[in-house]
Amino acid sequence: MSDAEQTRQKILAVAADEIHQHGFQATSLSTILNRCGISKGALYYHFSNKIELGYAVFEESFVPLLLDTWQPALSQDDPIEGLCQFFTSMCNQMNSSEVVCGCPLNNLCEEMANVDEGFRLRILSMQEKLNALIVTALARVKGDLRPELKFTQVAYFIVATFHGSTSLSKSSRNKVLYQQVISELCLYIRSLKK
Amino acid sequence: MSDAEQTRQKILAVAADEIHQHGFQATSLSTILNRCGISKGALYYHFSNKIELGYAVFEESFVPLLLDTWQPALSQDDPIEGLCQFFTSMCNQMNSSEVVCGCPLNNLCEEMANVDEGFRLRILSMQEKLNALIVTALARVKGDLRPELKFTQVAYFIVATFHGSTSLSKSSRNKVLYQQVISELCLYIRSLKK
DNA sequence: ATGATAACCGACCACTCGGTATGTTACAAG
DNA sequence: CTTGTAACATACCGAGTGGTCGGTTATCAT
Repeated sequence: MSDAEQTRQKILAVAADEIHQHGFQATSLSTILNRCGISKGALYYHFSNKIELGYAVFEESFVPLLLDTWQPALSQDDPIEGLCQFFTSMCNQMNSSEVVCGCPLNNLCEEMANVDEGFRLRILSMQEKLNALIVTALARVKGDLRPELKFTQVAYFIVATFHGSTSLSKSSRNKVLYQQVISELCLYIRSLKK
Repeated sequence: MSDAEQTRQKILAVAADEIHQHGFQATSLSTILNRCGISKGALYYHFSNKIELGYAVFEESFVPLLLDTWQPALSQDDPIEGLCQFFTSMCNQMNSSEVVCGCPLNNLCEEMANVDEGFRLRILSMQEKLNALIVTALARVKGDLRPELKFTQVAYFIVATFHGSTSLSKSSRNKVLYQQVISELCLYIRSLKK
């Protein structure tokens, strides 16, 4: 990897972390510059402005991260159990600082969907992609599931509840509430089976 | 109502609207001043700083609004049907601009819970209050419900899913996704009955 | 050796923000 | 008639923001 590409990647990594922690609008370019140890010229050489940097972070950091996170759970032989274990283990692994940060996709959706059209479309696309992943996984074990289920609806329901649970834990600063919602979510997911 | 109190109420109303639309941090005092047709001196006569204004908006506008919104649904003879009708009718009533604004409680939680302790505690208190309302309603018809249910857990689950659904619709800019999640949520809620 | 270019530096700009300090006006009490 | 105070208005401040621009350095093809 060239020096320039290394710089670009470092900017992306630091920016992703800052955006995840403080949101896009509250993220200051000067903070990114300080953490990277570079100058403003360097940043504006690689990205034309703040929002283009934001788009790059979303596409090159958040999207792959989200896919890599959900994919394994959904690829298991039994995606129903895969999802339950995924949610439960995520809950167990989390420390308190991660609890408070939430899911980057949900965070950006709450903050930027009404503010910037470019963000909105990227977020929507990612939500649809995630939904399609879940629907595919459910369809794969269709025979084991209750026949009246609407997969798309169920998939959005699961994601909505998951994101809602992360929101809840932000105010309590611990994972107790998160744990309860996830526990109930697993009951619901398992009830999808015949 | 005195002139001074009228001024205060107008500031609160406009601030509540701005915060609901753009979030607390992105809300500019000068915008509030312009919309109210008052000067900065007037605002700082009634509120000591921006965050105290935010607290006042939360306590005097959002909390009563939320309670007035949820209370009727939960006070019905059958709170299960009350909740389902509440969610469904809210979905039908919403126009596209309301879809995009979401629930003030959830918005502030996502934005401010990690940022300011005063907001965090007020939000947490409201969430617990709302949860208690739902738990009480469920306990009232305990005999009709499945015996193994954990009411607190179920209540947090319902609120989490509701808030997650509002987040989803922010990116799609219509209520299709919201409708689907609510539809599935009603299926879940009705399944709580024996 | 030289010119070009990629990669970066850092001073500077216009602007907005929340907040403050001083000034003004209307009214009410003494 | 004076004085005091509630209820504002207005000018101003410092800090921080995203963004620009002229300059610098290292590398590399010719």
